[in-house]
Amino acid sequence: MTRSALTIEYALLGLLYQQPRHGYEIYQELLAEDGLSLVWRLKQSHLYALLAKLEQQNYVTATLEPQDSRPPRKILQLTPAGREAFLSWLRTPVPQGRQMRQEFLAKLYFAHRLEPTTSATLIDKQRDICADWLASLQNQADMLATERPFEWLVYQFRIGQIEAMIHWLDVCEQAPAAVGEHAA
Amino acid sequence: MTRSALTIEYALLGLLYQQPRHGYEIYQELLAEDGLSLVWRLKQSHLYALLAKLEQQNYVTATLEPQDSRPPRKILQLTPAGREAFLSWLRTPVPQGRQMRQEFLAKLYFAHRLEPTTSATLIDKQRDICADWLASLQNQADMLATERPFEWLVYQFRIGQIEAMIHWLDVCEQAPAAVGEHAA
DNA sequence: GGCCGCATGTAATCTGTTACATGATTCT
DNA sequence: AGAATCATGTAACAGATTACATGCGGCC
Repeated sequence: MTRSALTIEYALLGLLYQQPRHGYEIYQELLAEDGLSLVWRLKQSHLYALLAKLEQQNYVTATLEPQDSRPPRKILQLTPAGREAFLSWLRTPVPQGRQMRQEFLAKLYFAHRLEPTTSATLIDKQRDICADWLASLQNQADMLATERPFEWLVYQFRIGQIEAMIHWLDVCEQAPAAVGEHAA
Repeated sequence: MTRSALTIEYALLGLLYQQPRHGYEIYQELLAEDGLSLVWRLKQSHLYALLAKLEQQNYVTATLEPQDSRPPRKILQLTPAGREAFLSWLRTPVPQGRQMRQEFLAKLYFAHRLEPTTSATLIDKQRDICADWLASLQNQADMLATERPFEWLVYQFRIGQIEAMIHWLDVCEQAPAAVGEHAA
């Protein structure tokens, strides 16, 4: 469950949220322009493995759609449980800074496309949390300023990263409408 | 070999660079104040597993030091190969931004303690590389400004992170002597 | 008597990741 | 003839992580 994997799964749920799709279609979607390909890259076989797992967990159900002279498409559809899991994931800010790089970006992607009205809420929540991190880090950094120079540097690093995130969140909010525009 | 692990191994080599130690001693060192505990946390059993691996790879050799009424200490010592691997790791800047968070911090930790004269070089090299990332990212962001708003946001995020890193590297250089002070 | 410190590992689990497999159709 | 697209997976590897195991001595 090395964080990255769990999140990819939510992203897959997100792609199924709008409409049922089959695996190959999802694969295309992941490679699409202005899509998630900048955030994650998945091998095809890995994708199918993940989808199978989601089926096992009862987040999706499958129905076969036969085709002539091609393997039948396995149309995947979110279950109520899957829907709920996805929405609750989508509305929850990430609890750790390192999860901004991929996980929050993914949430933002879907928030703009699927729930544009609440995307500002997500950003606000996340900014509050970032502000908490920042305060806590600054606090800890101050406490050990000179006696523990290495740890101080570590905190300075994190502080800088968080500050940049907060600044970036502001940019996100100022350019809100644009981001979702090219979606269905 | 999910990045994080490989790096921990180099950090272990670093702890053996100054002096031979046994596993339990390394474990203590990892928990020490102003040490690497802020960067990584290792379970004891995991540590022993990693040390065994380093032995297999011929980066360390072991000699048993008997004790009365205690398990014998297994004193670990760097081989020439281990020394070289560590030093070359130490002097090489990290090739990806996400490796700054743990890996570069670790390099800096050892650079200040073991090779203080070259730590400024490491910082400079890393800053150059960061500058390259930045230029490349800015370039790519400009190319897709309005047509691909999500990808643009992703780039903006990364740009902000890199800028903060560069700024932090400046701080590192300005507070140079202090960081190594409390080491042996 | 019970807990902590010392000092070591092994053995199993868990899970991410990928190499490989299949096979028909259409385009060049 | 050969490559690419469509469409699916399985089976196995690799390697991170940890639960568990051991056992003595000293302290409260």
